[in-house]
Amino acid sequence: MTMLEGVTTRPGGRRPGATRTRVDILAAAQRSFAEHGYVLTTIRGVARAAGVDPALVLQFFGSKDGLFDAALRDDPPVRALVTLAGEGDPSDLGPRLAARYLELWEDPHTGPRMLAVVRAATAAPSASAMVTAFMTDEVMLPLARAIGADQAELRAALTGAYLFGVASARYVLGVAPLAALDREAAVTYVAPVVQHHLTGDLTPP
Amino acid sequence: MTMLEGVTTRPGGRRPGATRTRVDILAAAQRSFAEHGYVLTTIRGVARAAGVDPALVLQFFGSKDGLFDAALRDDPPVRALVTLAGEGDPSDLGPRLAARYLELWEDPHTGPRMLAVVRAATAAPSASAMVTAFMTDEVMLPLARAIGADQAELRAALTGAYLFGVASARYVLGVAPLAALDREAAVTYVAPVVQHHLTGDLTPP
DNA sequence: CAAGCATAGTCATCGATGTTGAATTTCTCG
DNA sequence: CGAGAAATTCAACATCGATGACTATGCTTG
Repeated sequence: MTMLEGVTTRPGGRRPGATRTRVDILAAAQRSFAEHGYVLTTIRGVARAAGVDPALVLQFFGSKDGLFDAALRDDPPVRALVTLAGEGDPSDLGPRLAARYLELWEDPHTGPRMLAVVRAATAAPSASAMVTAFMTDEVMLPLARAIGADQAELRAALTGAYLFGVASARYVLGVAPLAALDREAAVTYVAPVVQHHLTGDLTPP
Repeated sequence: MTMLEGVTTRPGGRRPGATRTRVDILAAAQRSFAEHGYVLTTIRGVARAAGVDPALVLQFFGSKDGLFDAALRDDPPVRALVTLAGEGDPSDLGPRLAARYLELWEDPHTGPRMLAVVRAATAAPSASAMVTAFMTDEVMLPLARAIGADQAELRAALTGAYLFGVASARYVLGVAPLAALDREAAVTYVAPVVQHHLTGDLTPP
């Protein structure tokens, strides 16, 4: 309205043209959560990295937990574990699952995201839900069902809990005897227990 | 100095008489950590419960993490798991350890403290150290050594990781198929795997 | 093509948190 | 008794997540 204002950009208001800000925020959030974890990731930091006002992040995602959820919920490589059931005999699903699972943890793309989810599992409700979903509906249960296991829910949860424990010790806590193993050796130790949970007698004499 | 001030207590300064404030703070911290977890426990809240200024808490314990460490580091019932090794045959240590471990989690005194430690394991360095110590030097390794197991470090870490996974799923995340089991049934499923890790062939054909 | 609503965006602000530094009082020990 | 150590409070800082008001653009419908 007035002619006094020079070229100084007017603050508020939508930017003209197409907008990919939401995607930028998500990308920045993924990086930050993967690199610094949930607690050390700050909405302000994500906003800064995306070149955006912090309030916009919350406008889009509702809360810090919502941002985490949007950034890390769907992890295709992890979900793809389910396909292992159809690629071989149930009798050696243990070794194949153990190997692929540990590979995912050590993959430079997927590993940091799994780390972020597990580390946040006790701080962010959405992360807790993701881990639970992994042990049940999303990965382990379909896997157990695909090989026609009895007590599929129980076998799925037990297998998931075991894998979670191993990964926590080896990759999150860095417990020396497990962290020092090379992956091949780790698979050797982990595979039989996975196999037992999936197809073995759950209550031997 | 002046006579104007009435009965109003002078703020700063040490209180006369014996002092048990430190113990009060520790007790309040234990309660709060056990009931609300690490993140939701606030130094100000602990100070309020102990009737003390927040700064005093930090004067005593250095940081929130230091407070957590002082409040929850030594848990005699958990450490007492080690004695199981001497109370029976190594060939049924699996069932005994599994049973006692799950009992501890469901004990109204010890359970909430273990919950606090595990929930904080990814947020508080001291909690992470406690869990690691459980899997190694403090509990599982002495146990493995006491029964003369080969590869004691590895067996200890694997057993600890497994127990950690089961407890996380059943008590922290509340994964339905595991959380719904009564304790007896849970022991039935968990015990064989514990036994395998402690005395079984770690790399069967 | 104009009106109107949804979307994108900023700003100022709130209450809470962990932590620090200075100040004050009491205890303890030579 | 006097000095240093210990206990205690207060005030303040820098951040953090979250909210509400406000503004500017885009999209849809008449």
